[in-house]
Amino acid sequence: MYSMQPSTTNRFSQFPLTRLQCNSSARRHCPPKTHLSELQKGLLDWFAEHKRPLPWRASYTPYEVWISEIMLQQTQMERGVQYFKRWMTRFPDVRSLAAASEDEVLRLWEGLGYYSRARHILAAARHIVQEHKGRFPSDLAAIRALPGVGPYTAGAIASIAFGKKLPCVDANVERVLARILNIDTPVKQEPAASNIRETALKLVPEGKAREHNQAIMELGALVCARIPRCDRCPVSVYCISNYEGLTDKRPVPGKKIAVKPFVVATGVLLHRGRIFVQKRHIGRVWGNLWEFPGGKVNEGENAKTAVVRKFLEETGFAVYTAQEYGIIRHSYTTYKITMHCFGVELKNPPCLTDSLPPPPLLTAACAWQWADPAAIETLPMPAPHRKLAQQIFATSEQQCLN
DNA sequence: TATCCGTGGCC
DNA sequence: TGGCCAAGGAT
Repeated sequence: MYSMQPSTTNRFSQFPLTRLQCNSSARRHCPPKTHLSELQKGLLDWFAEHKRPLPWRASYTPYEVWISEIMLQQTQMERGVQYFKRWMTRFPDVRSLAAASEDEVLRLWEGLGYYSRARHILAAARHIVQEHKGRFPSDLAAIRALPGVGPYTAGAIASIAFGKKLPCVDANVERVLARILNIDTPVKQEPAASNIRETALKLVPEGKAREHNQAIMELGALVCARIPRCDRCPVSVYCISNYEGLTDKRPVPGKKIAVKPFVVATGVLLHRGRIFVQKRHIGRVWGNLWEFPGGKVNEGENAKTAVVRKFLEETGFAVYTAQEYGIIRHSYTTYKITMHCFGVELKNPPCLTDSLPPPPLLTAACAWQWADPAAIETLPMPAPHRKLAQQIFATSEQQCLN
């Protein structure tokens, strides 16, 4: 007789296990089978038949596996594939990447978010060229030591590119195992995290790490998704939460983080056909990306007043607002911003008609330039600033502001 | 351990 | 529209 046990210490954590007898008179309520090898085979057979033809699955070169894994962090597959193809056209190998400028790498990454991933990729490529003679390391410790490579990605590269018998636990695996094991506590916290990590390790079959790790992640993406499709699942007979009718309650969600709304004002300073842009400090949001100056609108402050104030604070330029470009709304992580956009001009432009203003006194940036619209196209910018730039170019073409 | 770090698609 | 989320890492 099947009996429920505390999920974090259930018998699945004691692989290998013995099969339980199925009550044929109540097939739909058949208790989960527990043969490890059958679960593994079910995953592998399903993957062989249903895996998606992703670009890096053609040859599984370490470089391609690495780039794909970093790109797919917190990114949807279809989007990741598009960026991956474009990336490989421009940077087909580690050496071409290592030789690139950070601006170009970030520009290629623009729109994917979490820009430290791109900065880390470039740093890692240069490290591989210098310390590993351009050859991607196969040793787990060496892989893990690369910037931007954490526990998941190290296991993924070592197993998928090099076939090493290691687990990789991502959000898909957490979800799949939370359901199979019927874990009733948040998966990212203890004791569930250890249970999942240990189970994932026991699940990896000898000599099949590459296929198995992708199989369980693919299952999480295609079948055991947020809304599970248990009728299509090759391993539903091993799934305790399916048996208990609790698949929609697993995994147990973690703590919700409140979204903080705030209002910012941004100014596009135009002077003789050139636009002032500055490069954001690293370590904060949008690190090393180029932006138009601006910032938070204070409580009770007018956006127009705020943009003038922020320009003086961030650049030392005294400006006035010449145009209103409207509002751009944008959300990121836990923030929701309302960006009031202005065209601004210098209060005291230089007397000589062909000269640029004196250098700015930067307080919120590490670099600056007066860029023409074509140059702005080549600079990596945060999504809302790119939106604003495109909006202005459309306007400037109509009004011949140059 | 908790928080920060982006973005666009989906329902 | 708004909440949720999609192959995590660094601090």
